[in-house]
Amino acid sequence: MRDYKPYEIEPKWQKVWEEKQPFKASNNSDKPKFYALVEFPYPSGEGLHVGHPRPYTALDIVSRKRRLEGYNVLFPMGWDAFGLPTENYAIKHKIHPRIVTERNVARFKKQLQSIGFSFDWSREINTTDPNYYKWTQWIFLKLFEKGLAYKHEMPINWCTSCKVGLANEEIVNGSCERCGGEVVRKVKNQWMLKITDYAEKLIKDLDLVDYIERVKIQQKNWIGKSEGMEVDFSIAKGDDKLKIFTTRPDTIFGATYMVIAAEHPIIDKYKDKIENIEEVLSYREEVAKKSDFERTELSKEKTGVELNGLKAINPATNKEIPIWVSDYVLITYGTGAIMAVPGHDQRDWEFAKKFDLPIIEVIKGGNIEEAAYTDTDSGELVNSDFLNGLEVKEAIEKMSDYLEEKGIGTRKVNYKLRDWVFSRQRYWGEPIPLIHCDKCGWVPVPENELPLMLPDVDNYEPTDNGESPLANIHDWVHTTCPKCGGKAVRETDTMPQWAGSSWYFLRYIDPHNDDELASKDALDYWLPVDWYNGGMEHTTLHLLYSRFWHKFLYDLGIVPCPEPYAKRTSHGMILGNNNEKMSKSRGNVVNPDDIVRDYGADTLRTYEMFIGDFEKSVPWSENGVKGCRRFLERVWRLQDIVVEGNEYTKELESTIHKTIKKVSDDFESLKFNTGIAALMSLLNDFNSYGKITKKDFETLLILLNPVAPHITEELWETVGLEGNLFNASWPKYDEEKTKDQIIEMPIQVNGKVRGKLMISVTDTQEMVREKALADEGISKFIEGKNIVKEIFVMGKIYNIVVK
RNA sequence: GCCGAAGUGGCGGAACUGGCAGACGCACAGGACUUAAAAUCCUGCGGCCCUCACAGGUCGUACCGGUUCGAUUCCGGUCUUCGGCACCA
Repeated sequence: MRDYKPYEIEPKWQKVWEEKQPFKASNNSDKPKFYALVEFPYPSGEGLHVGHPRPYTALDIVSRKRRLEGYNVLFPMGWDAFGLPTENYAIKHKIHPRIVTERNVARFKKQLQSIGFSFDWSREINTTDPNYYKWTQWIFLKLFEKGLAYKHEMPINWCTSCKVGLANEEIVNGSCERCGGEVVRKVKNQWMLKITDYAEKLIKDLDLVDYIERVKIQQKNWIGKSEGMEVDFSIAKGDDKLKIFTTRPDTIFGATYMVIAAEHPIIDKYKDKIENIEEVLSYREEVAKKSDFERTELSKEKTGVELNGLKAINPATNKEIPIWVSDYVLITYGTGAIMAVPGHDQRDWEFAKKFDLPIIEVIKGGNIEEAAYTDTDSGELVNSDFLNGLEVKEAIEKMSDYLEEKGIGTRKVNYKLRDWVFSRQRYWGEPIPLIHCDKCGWVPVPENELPLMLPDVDNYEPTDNGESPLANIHDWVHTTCPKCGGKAVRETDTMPQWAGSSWYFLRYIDPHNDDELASKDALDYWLPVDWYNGGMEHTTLHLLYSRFWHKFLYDLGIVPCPEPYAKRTSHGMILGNNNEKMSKSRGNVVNPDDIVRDYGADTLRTYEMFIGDFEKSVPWSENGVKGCRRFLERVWRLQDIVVEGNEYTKELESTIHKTIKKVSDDFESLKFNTGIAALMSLLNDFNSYGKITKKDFETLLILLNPVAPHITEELWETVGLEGNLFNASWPKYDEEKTKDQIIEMPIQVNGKVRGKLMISVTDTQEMVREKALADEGISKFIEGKNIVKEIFVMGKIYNIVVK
């Protein structure tokens, strides 16, 4: 027997796969289709770390299994290559981001190929390729055409010393990551996408898909649907109304003051009437420095300023109530103003306590001296005029009707979901294909001029006033209006990285199409994606954004189904051996190249899958790697005990059928660790038995093949099995043969196991009782006591309760 | 803070739908082979008590409490850790 040398056999089989192309998907096939998708990586400068191969191996296993089961499988890979780190690297080292990207992609690809994934490389895509982003721009123009893209004032993070817009990630403790300067929020006119138009469908259609439950819940909570009322509160001695949103119109009699967001336009409108306007404006400035996240933190001390000289009128009581400004009310949610009901909202309660505002109880049930009473399931209305005596739910209905009749309120569904800020004042992104003409407004770049190429610049830093570096290219910016031919300027903002990743799964289907983003036939054939695996951290942004774009394309009639992904699963992170997130700064990054070199790709793959529960994060351990290498060595040595035979080893037949069942099921349900454990047990059984028939061996090799494809192909050839393993068929099991007839049944006395009996699964309670009472070890716990109860579950357990 | 998830031996983890807690692997210890080491093979491996030993007992699935003949699993509460929080990807 030769030694097991992965560094020889792995490149050998990778070459065979490259030549024979068994993993190439066909757009024209009689076989059933299966589209497996993993999130394409951002090709960072650091290269792959061992976290990347975890989800890739998982779906590689599923894809390889499906091919052996006779499916036409599409399992593609590409590069999500626009992004901030590349741009920052380019700024620092004065190298064009395109060059940096090319270099990183080449490295990533080489690394991925060395691990032996069965990707169809002929469909490789790259979001920074003009032939790709042509279609990203095209989709944007469609959104623009349909009125789903619009310009809006939005705050960005602004470093006052670099004079640059910053990503949240570039802010460390409220200061700029690069220079330590102060970061404030500065309002800019930005392109927005109206994802909120799809909020309802994005919630409802979750019923159509098979996502793990926590992904669905998290998406629903993110969209944050709440039903309530918009109610107008008049400004005393003014013509204006302050519109508020509330889910609790029943508590309106308890509204003792109002709170508006610091950015609320009413402040500017009434600045002459507000006596302490200076104080209010300086509070607004303070607030501008905080993120929404800091502002809504419950634990922090409430802050706020009253608008002196301005009052509102509670439409239920007709009494004047004060108006306050506070940072816990967000301009981005609801109407940017609330009625404060301190008796029945904890935040309002804390605010009222701090500023000594009146607290009125309008629902009985709690103690409003101690805390707000917020229960909506029990409690009776009090101090509320015509609502008195009603239950909360009835009161909500009655008040809503009343407000609508009076014309001061409307029922309204509100979503926490906000429209998508789509502009970036950055270089390394897709140019937004719009031209601004003084006469015609915003005009799309004509479709036949797409892609609008990202022009070369000398300097990738944003400009002094926070515009994208593209703004400095005079020739590019100044153009003519496609509509009227007059002078016009291009939009210089670029798209966020999310743009390219929102539809990439469609491009894999027909990646070289110059006329359409993908052909209709191909889309009809492959969609939806059958199984999409990705990180939990992408649940609320990427996953939601791509569902939104897909739904939009569905409404245009471009894609055939309302949901892009039939099934979504998630993997846990791989941590460093110190149990912390792998990162360069922590110095705990493990490079898969080292593992492939020292142990082989098959060992890496096996360990990544055996390491633990696929859905949980887990620390890396080099010792665990060694254990998996030992397992493969033991598989390798089986070739010495192979004997001729087209049957399973009789003594192990039931075990083999059970293992086929277990492995088949486990690979479908993300339980790769227990699937591999079953294969290890089977191997141990063969070794104890001392020999293995060719048929046994063939089955073992096929079952192990998706996990460790190189060694299994090599052994297939070595023992002279026919053809290549990649053309074999997944084994079937006989359900009858997986069931044991004789089992060991635990016998309990008062719930404690006192003995075990070998019985037939069909034995009745009477038969088992007789055997149990005859067993000395068991009967000694019963002697001298009365049997008061017996629980018998056939084939499972027998429990005798004595007293 | 809000939303989501997790907590089981020295370690990673296993346990169907409420039915034998600790599969499989690692680490460790002892033994075989070897001049020796590595590799390999065999044995043991949650704590405590008891026993020369075989056996046996008892506690134990983050913590406190509940439901049940029986709880890692269900319910209520507490603590800790992790992911996301909208310009990181």
